[in-house]
Amino acid sequence: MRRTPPQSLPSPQLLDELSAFFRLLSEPARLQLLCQLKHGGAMDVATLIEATGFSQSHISRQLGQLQRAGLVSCERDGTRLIYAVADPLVDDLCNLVQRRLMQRLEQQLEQLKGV
Amino acid sequence: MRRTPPQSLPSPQLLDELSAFFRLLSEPARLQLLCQLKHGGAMDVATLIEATGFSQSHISRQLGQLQRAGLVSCERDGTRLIYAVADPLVDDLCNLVQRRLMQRLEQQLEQLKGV
DNA sequence: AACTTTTATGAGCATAGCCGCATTATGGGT
DNA sequence: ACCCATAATGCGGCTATGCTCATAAAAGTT
Repeated sequence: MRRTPPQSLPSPQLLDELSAFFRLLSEPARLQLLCQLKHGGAMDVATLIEATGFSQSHISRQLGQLQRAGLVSCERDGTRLIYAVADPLVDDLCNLVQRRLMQRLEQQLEQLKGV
Repeated sequence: MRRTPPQSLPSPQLLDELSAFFRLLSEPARLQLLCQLKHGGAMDVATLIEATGFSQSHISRQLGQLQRAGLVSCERDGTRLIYAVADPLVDDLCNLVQRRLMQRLEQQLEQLKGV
């Protein structure tokens, strides 16, 4: 059995940075944009508008936040900007959480069965 | 080099569940409570009040959210409730994100050096 | 049963952030 | 220089939620 090692408390700064990062992923719209880019590869804003149904300004803002955090990158193609996922971490985190959600539901199912 | 495999888009439900989970961690107060519990082991609300400086009602609410998500558990000891971390996933996620934040800062530092 | 201690909850205020509309900024073509 | 296409930004409404005060609920003691 693995003991949980004694752990130092994170500093307030780190706490804020961590929560700020998670807040980026706490918005369905942003997460959806990231998934679209992950799924379809690099694409411009017009394609994202069509894929998600969000307004141009909304998408532009969310992409701006993601870009400042280094989660997406963009390069120009004439007047268009082609965005792409810049960090695989988000995908990893989502997979971890998804698996955890599934495990939890399975446990609850077993609970109901095992009466 | 590992190619990113073609990935199906997550359903709206999954997207909402994922974002809801990340939203739990997007609040510094909740993250701080989780870290306190991780650091000091199981403890009651009075201890958490003293450790964090938050009001009793605030802590109670946040713990309620974390408990409904299965991230903390509690057991009674007389009138007191002893809370504890119930899932190691949060700690793993924080470590991943922290490492990523550090890597990013190092890269930015190299950028400035390498002019 | 009344009283104390501890935790949960209803009500309300304040703030943050999503989202769209309208406008501006940027780059390219004639 | 003017116009078009695309993306970014100022503004404002709206909702969600953090946070507190006051109160209720739960458990224990005498």
